Amino acid sequence: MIKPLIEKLSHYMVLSEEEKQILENTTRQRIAIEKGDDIIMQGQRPDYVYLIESGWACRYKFLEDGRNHTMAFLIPGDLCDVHVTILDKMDHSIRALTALKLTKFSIDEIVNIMENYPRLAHAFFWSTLVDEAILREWLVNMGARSCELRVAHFFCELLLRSRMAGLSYDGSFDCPLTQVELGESMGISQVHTNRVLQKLRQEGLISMEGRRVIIHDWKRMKAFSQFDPTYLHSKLDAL
Amino acid sequence: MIKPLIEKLSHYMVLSEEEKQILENTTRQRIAIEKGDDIIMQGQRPDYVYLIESGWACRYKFLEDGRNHTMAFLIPGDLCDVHVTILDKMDHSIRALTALKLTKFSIDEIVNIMENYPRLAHAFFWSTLVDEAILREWLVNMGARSCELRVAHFFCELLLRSRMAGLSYDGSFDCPLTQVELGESMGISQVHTNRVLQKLRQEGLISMEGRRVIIHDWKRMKAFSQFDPTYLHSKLDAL
DNA sequence: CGTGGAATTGATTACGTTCAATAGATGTGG
DNA sequence: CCACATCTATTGAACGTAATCAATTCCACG
Repeated sequence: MIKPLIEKLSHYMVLSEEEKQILENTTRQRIAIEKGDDIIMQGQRPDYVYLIESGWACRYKFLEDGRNHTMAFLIPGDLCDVHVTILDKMDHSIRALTALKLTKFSIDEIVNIMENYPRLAHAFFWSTLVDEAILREWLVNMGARSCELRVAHFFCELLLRSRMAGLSYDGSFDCPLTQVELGESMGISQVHTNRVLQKLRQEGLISMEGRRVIIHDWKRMKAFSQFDPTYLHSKLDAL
Repeated sequence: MIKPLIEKLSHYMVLSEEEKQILENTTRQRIAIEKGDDIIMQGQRPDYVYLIESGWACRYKFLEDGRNHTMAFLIPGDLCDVHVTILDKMDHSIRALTALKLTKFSIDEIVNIMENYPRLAHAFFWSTLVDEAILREWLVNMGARSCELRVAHFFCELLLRSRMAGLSYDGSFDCPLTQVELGESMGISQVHTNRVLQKLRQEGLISMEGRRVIIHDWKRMKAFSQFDPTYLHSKLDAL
């Protein structure tokens, strides 16, 4: 089941049936990770390319004072560490935020795809460039926007990313984060995260039902959070 | 003069004389950009791969309310937009912070290097991965560290990057940024940037002579700013 | 010299943190 | 199926960091 990946890549290029088959049929290992476990740790040598099939993970670093900071969330369809052959040491860790189903591609499998299917190689490269663009946008988000806009902006991004991966077809998406986890990525305290969410609900911008975040009025939400989807480099602009 | 690039790449792999010659001899266009001019703008299609030969540039986005936010500084030896063939639209702009000397590589020239010199291709890829690692570290810096640590951390990074590019051999480096520009990258106001710099000077951590930032005690500075150079993926750890 | 950009200082305000406590939800074992 | 434990969400109050507003000084350059 690598449908989310195929869905995602199709926002960059239309994949042929053959190319889809390559992705589906590459011999590969599927593993399950328990909630809270690390997939790979800071300092380790990366060994495989991982694809998230279901569940959420995060890239994070731990700080000297014991706190963590999250730099990225990985959702179904996201790849990590396509550069496996280049860097010898992880500069951050990746942890399962929920129970996770992963596909492990060995280096050989990846190299095989990269060398024999240039279009797929391009599509993979596109996906890493989008990851980088997301990092830049997060930096702007952290540096220049108030907490409320920041969290709202984050929700806009995650709605679009969920839709790109074929995980959502309306104005809502599955968000398994606790308020602590959300705060650790937005650079705000747990208490303030709670208050920001309350504000966004009061403003009528979002509501939350269990793990689901619902965005009521995409246009208003976009305007409110100064969200410009260009950086996701997709044709999709939701709703 | 693409020495800074060669110096930088040599922190990843030892380049052969032949490989150095390839870099030196690739036909290429050299241009000068005036301080304050944009190299490429948000929304434009990237056309060339640029290499900074001298001077500083920055990646930035402008926000709706008129402010800017800087997401990266480019110093001699840094490449921009190696992915020129993949994305069709810049999601940010790049501006010359000082007068700039640039090398422009055409797509053909880059593709030629990438296809015929796999070791150089690897080295280029390494450099983009380091750029990405820097973005992640900046995110942690913004999200989790106080302004003083943040600025100090930034100076640590720039000392190491300057040394990697062969631009510094002691504890100081050339930093042409105004306090406004520094603030725009650190997510702090101009006034506060000034106060933070004063504090760092009072603490005896740094001093500033014209455009030069001097770090007096590397160990102390590293400890103070919680600087862990792993993310630069170099063997170098200064001084 | 004089002019404009850059740095510096002071005073006030506001956003977000921290500490502390409570309430709600979820889960586990007896 | 209840009781206890634990994790998550929520609220209140006091504090602190950094923003903003408003001048003033410094400095490089023509």
